[in-house]
Amino acid sequence: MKLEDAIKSNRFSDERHKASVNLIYTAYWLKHNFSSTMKECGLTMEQHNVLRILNGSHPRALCVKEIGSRIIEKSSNVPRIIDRLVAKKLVERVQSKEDKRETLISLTDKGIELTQKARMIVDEKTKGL
Amino acid sequence: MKLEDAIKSNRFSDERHKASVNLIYTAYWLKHNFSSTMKECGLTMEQHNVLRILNGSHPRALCVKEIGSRIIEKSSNVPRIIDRLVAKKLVERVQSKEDKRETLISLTDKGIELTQKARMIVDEKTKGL
DNA sequence: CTAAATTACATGTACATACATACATTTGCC
DNA sequence: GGCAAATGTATGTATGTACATGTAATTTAG
Repeated sequence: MKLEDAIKSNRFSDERHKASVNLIYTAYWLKHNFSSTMKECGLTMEQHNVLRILNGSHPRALCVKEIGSRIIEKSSNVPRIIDRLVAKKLVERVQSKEDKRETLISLTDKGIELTQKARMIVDEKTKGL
Repeated sequence: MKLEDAIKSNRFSDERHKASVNLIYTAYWLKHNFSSTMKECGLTMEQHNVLRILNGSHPRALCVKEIGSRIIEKSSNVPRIIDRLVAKKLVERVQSKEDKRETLISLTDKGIELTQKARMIVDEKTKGL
């Protein structure tokens, strides 16, 4: 009984492990593909995510917390991703007047333009799929 | 026709996008869970992967290339992960005699011990699943 | 048999993840 | 009103990803 249980347990464990590895590998493949597409715009996947989120709420600016809550990978360091978008002049930071702790982030014209370009490239790439 | 095609295409695109997001999120969840388990051993998921690979071939040492070929995320920087394992005295580097370009990596006693401990913790954690 | 190409690995840089901590502002409670 | 707790963001450190480049050893081509 113990042995059978152990074997069963091991088998189950191996099957689950295999499934997990498969899933992680597929996600890796998807992200890798998408990242290389985004590179044509000089963006990383995470930078593009933030731009998309901002574009979705445009013209309303979002605070860092709101952006963070809409991101898939919750442990991303949103201020730092925004740092890089600011450096590229794709977004702007403005301190909120209602709550001075908040920083409101909004797309610049350049940011809007690039987001549209990115969307077009994605559409183009995925046409055949 | 054009409009229908466009809508269809958009729909499909949205469905696929949704599926991708789901998959990436699930992989993120799996990795996050596993990583936090590994933290009990003071290991990251990737460090644990390398230890597991070495443990699988023990006592035969593996060169960096072999380890890299068995890792899921192919763009991992294997030498650097090994750096950290060497710093923790879990593995050892020895230059190969047959091919002096190769570095052979093998588990230390401490590395073997920790790998077993990690395996026990994983078994314990996944008992209920 | 030597020069060039290839290989195995290490290292450098930019960016992201993961988490801890610091700092200012706001809020809730007395 | 005043002070402690909570909140929103920024920053610091360690690690990993992605990719380019450097370097030594080996293989191959001429």
